[in-house]
Amino acid sequence: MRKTFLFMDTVLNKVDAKGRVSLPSDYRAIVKESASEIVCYRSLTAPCIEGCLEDLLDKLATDMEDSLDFFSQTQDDLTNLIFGDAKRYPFDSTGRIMLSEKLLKHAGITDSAVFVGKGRKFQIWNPQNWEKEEQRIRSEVFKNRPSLKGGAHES
Amino acid sequence: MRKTFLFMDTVLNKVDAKGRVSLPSDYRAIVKESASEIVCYRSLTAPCIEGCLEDLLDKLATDMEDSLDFFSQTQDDLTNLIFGDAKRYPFDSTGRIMLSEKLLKHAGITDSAVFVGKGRKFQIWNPQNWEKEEQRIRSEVFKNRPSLKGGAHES
DNA sequence: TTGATTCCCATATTTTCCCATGTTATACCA
DNA sequence: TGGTATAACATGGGAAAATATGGGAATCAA
Repeated sequence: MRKTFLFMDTVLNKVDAKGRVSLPSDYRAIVKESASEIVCYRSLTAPCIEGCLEDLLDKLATDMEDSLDFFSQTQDDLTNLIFGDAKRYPFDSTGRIMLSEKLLKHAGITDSAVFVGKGRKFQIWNPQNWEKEEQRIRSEVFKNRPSLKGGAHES
Repeated sequence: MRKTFLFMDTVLNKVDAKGRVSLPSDYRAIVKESASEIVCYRSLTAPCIEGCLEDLLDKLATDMEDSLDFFSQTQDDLTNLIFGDAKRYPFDSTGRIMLSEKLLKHAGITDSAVFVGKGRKFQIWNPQNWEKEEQRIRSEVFKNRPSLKGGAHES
């Protein structure tokens, strides 16, 4: 088993007429360690698609069992939203996945898509929207510099 | 297993037409202990490239998962910024990495680059820029002597 | 049958790998 | 100590492999 499973980098790929996109090869290399498919769902907080290994959702399920009441309304809502929306997307021999209409619409993706690494997961954006979002984040982060231990991001 | 993993020294290397640079052999020796690739990203605070072992970012990912909520906006922003920018750079049999256009542009590097050790990380600078930066740092540190416990660094 | 999905092949481009060469550093020997 | 042999390293260029992407045939479902 691999030590690290970090989705990284930002990659722009085309979406063809059939709705197919190449999963960046770095991502594929990670996924292949344990599966031949990724799980995608509409982001709850942004106009983009979110993707991860099934393991992560499994961890989320466990965390929720531990932290929330079994009959909690919040847990009900969240699990409905995420697990109701999530779906496995296998990739073919050339490494492409076929995103559903629902996902593409939510992210406003038509003929090209940007994959953005997020560590244990990644996001898929409409290129223009991602450009704006990145600027927003950069200005946000510089305004209220959040402090983090480890500091790998700081110079 | 090796006792120390510190990136040290300052090394000037050429960047060829393909964007390839030799990783200083001392650095390679450190990396080879656990991997055959380094992770690089644009420094958030200076016009240079930063590099480290993937372990460091993995630790950061774990720290964030532990300290911040799964649905936290801050966590979202930070992971996008950090992991969206970072990327693995494997080195070939002769010890070279191929820096992306994005990184070279951010650091203003064209035909040569300076590797500067930073302990667990290192930086890659445009030679002229580094010269200025080093002077700035030296005068800065001399002006307001920072205090550090331990004192092993003082003479 | 229509539309969609999967599988397969073709191809351009990018990236990786490998070999060759000059240069520097280190080891060795007289 | 000086000089030479040897090894390690940096660097250049070309060949080989991997990747992204387009299109078509086969398969499946409504």
